[in-house]
Amino acid sequence: MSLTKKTPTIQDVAQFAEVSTATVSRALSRPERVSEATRARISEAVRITGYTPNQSARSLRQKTARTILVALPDIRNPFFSTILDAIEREAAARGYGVLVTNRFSGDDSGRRMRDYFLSNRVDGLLLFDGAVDLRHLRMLANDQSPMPLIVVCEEIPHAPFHTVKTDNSFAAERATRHLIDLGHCRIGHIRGPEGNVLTGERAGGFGKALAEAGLSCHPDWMLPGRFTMESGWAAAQLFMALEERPTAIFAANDESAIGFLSGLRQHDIECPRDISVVGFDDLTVASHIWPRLTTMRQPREALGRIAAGALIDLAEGAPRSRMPMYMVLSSELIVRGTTARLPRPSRPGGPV
Amino acid sequence: MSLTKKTPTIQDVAQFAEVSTATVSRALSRPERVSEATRARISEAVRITGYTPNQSARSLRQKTARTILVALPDIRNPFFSTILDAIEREAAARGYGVLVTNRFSGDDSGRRMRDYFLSNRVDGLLLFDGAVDLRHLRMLANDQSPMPLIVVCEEIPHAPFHTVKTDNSFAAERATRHLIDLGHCRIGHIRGPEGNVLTGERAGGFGKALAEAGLSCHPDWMLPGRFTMESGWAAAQLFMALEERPTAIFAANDESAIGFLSGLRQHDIECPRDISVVGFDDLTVASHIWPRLTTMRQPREALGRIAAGALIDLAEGAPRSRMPMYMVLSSELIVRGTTARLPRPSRPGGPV
DNA sequence: GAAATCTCTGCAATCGATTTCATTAGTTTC
DNA sequence: GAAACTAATGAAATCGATTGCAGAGATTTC
Repeated sequence: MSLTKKTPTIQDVAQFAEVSTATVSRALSRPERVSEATRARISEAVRITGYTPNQSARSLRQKTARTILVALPDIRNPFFSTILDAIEREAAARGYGVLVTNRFSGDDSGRRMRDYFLSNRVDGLLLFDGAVDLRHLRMLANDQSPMPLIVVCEEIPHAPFHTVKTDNSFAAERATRHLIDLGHCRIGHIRGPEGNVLTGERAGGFGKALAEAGLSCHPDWMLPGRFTMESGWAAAQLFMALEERPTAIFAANDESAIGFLSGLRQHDIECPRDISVVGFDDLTVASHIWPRLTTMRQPREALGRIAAGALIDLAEGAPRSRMPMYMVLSSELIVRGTTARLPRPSRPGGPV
Repeated sequence: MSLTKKTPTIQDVAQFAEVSTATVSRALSRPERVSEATRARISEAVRITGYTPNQSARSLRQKTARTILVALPDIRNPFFSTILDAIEREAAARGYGVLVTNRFSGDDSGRRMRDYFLSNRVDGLLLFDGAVDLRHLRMLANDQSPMPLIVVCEEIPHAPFHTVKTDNSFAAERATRHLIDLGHCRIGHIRGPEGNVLTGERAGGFGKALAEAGLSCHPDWMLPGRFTMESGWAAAQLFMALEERPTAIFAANDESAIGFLSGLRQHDIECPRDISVVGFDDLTVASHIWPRLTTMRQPREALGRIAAGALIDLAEGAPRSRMPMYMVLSSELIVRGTTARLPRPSRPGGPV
């Protein structure tokens, strides 16, 4: 036992088991190619020495990092946490590590991601950030070997990337129809940030549902938002200032819905008595505020699991078709306490 | 231009600039040791070839991964997201990547963390999970070179690790005193999960504040919790079943406070009219529910930034003292809408 | 003006694994 | 029983950077 106990290498194992390093390597990666006796000796040697393969050396030789990169626009958004959990779980199960990056203040995030690839630190990228500058990333892909990249919960126009997302437009339509079915005909919308693809999709579905019901939306009822609780609160202030107010609101996500509801309660507007609200996402907190938030649930666990699994398949050279994969998961309406049938004082015979 | 455009290596740069690889390496890491003319030629060559150093090769040679590992007990908890953001920011600024792992279903998380070290994938560990099996980790540290590990927002008894945390006990005391100052004398507590260090610290501070005010806490008023909204909701049901109810509650964290409040509203208990509630953490959502939650704010951004900075210092071999670092940040009482002066019908001359 | 010092650069070893190729021994085939 | 396989193993090259050492010039010192 020496004083300076170094971390054991494959050399140490080989020496201990009285075989060559080649045999040790094989015993560990393809055990069936090594005789049973040798394999047993090597297992023992590994146990005794406490050997763990050096990932840097392996990466260098094999040109794979066994790591994926997750690029988020804003880690702080709780929407991502469940997805991240699922990604980490799936990746770990397949022996991969998960590196995370947040959108950088400057617009050099594209360069950073490219460098992660070029420096052989990651094998694939899950991109949740539609606003990233793609020029740097494009150069990584060529027709021979497309870069393992999956865009998740986002869409990048005119760029042929693999995509895993939900049916935003359809889900928004469904959410809006729920309000219509409850008898509402003055329905407003809290939008997401301008320029965001999801904002467009959800506002589009909202508009479509209204149109199909023969309703229209007063321009003043399209309230600006930024997917944050803060912006939902601000929307409530705008709402209060309206001359004629809608009786229902479809918020582009749960956070703006929650902020909106708080903003209204401050002014003694009661939900669902005075207004119905539908959110989008089904954050954990959505079912733990009161009234509990009616919302479109996105299958976040599945999104993360499927995206991570597909990315690793890609990175490990799964047979790739010429077309980029485009996977759409469906959302589910969760009716809770923030939506109610519109009382119609003018007509008799309302709901019991 | 060949068909198979490989990623450029230091060899390519050296060839292009007509120098040796040694000179290229030096030009990039210690520019002052290379003549200006050569440096310029090399910069140009790097630009033209689009060279990025291969991190695997560098890691192998330098035995350094330029990556830190963040081990969380539950990524989904929004408490961590802001901290994670700060960590990522600090790490990125210093050229480090951030790997995240969640607690594993089995109890092999200790082994996984050890393997991350042993396989040379990470240079340091930020440990947020007090429940990890430390046997595997201990063997990494020896007196010559203590493992770069910082326990954050947690404490591991009888283990001499560097620690960055907040003044939980004192903060709990402060929160409780706030309730006492408002005239409450029947005060209950929603506890964290049993066996958790933070649970003990916060319950301890709570008890201390009561004792100092000459108050005592009915055992039935110590409601069990698990730091989740779900458990806060459950606590509300227990609360409703009490024969004699407290007029104020100090919840061990915001999530249980939020769940508790929702649970009460379901039963038409109004806050702060009927009960005052103080939380702990100041999650983003705490100020966006209504009434806005009074809470002890933990400096999460600072926690993350400081812990990450200190860890990287450690990993880069900062002069280490014999004693483990023990850094305690202070929390701040944020008074919002869920706490109010207790009306005292019996005594005249209350607050205006 | 010789010795000492400094600046710049290249050669070659090194990090620790994987993998190609060659070799030996044992087994099957006809 | 010779030819043709098959299985098990080792020697050595390889991945792409960093770095100790040495040497060539240039500059300073006395």
